[in-house]
Amino acid sequence: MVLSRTSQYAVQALIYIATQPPGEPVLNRDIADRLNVPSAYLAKILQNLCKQGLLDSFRGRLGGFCLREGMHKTSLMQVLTLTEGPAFSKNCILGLKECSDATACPMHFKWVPVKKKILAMLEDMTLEELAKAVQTGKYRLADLPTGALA
Amino acid sequence: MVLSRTSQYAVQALIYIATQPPGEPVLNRDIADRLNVPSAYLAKILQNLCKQGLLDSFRGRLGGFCLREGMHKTSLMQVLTLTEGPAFSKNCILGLKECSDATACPMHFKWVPVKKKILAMLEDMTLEELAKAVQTGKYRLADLPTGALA
DNA sequence: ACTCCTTAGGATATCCATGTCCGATTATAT
DNA sequence: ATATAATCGGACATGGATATCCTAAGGAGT
Repeated sequence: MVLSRTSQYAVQALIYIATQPPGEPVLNRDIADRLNVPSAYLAKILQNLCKQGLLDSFRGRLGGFCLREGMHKTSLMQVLTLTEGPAFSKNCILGLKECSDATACPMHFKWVPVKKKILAMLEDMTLEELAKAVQTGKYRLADLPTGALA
Repeated sequence: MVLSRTSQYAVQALIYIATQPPGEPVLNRDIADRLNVPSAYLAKILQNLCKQGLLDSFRGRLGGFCLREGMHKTSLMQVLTLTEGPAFSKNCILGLKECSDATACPMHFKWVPVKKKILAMLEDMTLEELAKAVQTGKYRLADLPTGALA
């Protein structure tokens, strides 16, 4: 419901990176281990986030990924627009190509206000905030299976 | 966002059937034409809805599909529970297997109230209502491409 | 220079939702 | 009985998201 696996991985990874000391690159492998996610696949996702300007990457020793300057304030909406594509917030719930106030599907006027709530929530949450929440230890970024301790 | 193609087809088809005179079977081919949807695939979906008890089917001449007695009052939530599976309303937005008030992901407490709105909306809308809305002519059940007139 | 460690990126594999095809089955009309 | 018209159900095809593999390129330490 709502998010692709790719987006879920991306958000988890970005939050995790945001919890780490800024400027110190984080290894793809470490993120993958921590989130219990396939590392080769995660690498693709992180590389994409680099191209999109959210992350910086460094090769070689002491390499890794870190949030680009100023990107701690990035909202989830911005992230998802990158990972799900720009049409993310515009789709009709019934899948109609044309569905607006003028040409509405039968669910349109009930769906629009609900969608607004979803988008508002996504606009509201920033990586920084979410990272802080995780740092309190009250919230969990991934399932336990592997190593439960950080 | 939110619904699979299968669910979209199912909902569209059910609404369309609900707009037709009750007791008179509707042809799969007619529905597919009207909704501009692949008919062989739609047939599978309708057959499934039969097994699930929402529709009745009749073979041979004068055959087709019609809403089972009393199913006009079915909510979208009920439909989607059938087409998306029972976990539809229970998934964590970040994809965690375990995510509850007790073991929450960092989005959990912001997401839950929004999800409640979505589910409430889906519980609220019935096939009957949606069908009536379509019958006013103010709403559109499918894109135009094929035959615009009903 | 050399080695080691990391990301970059292309090629390939797998999985699943979606979509197609065809023959079997069932019901009606003549 | 036969022809016709529709669903039923299994097998198969396709495409895109997900996942893996391998080599190249780049940076740090010795």
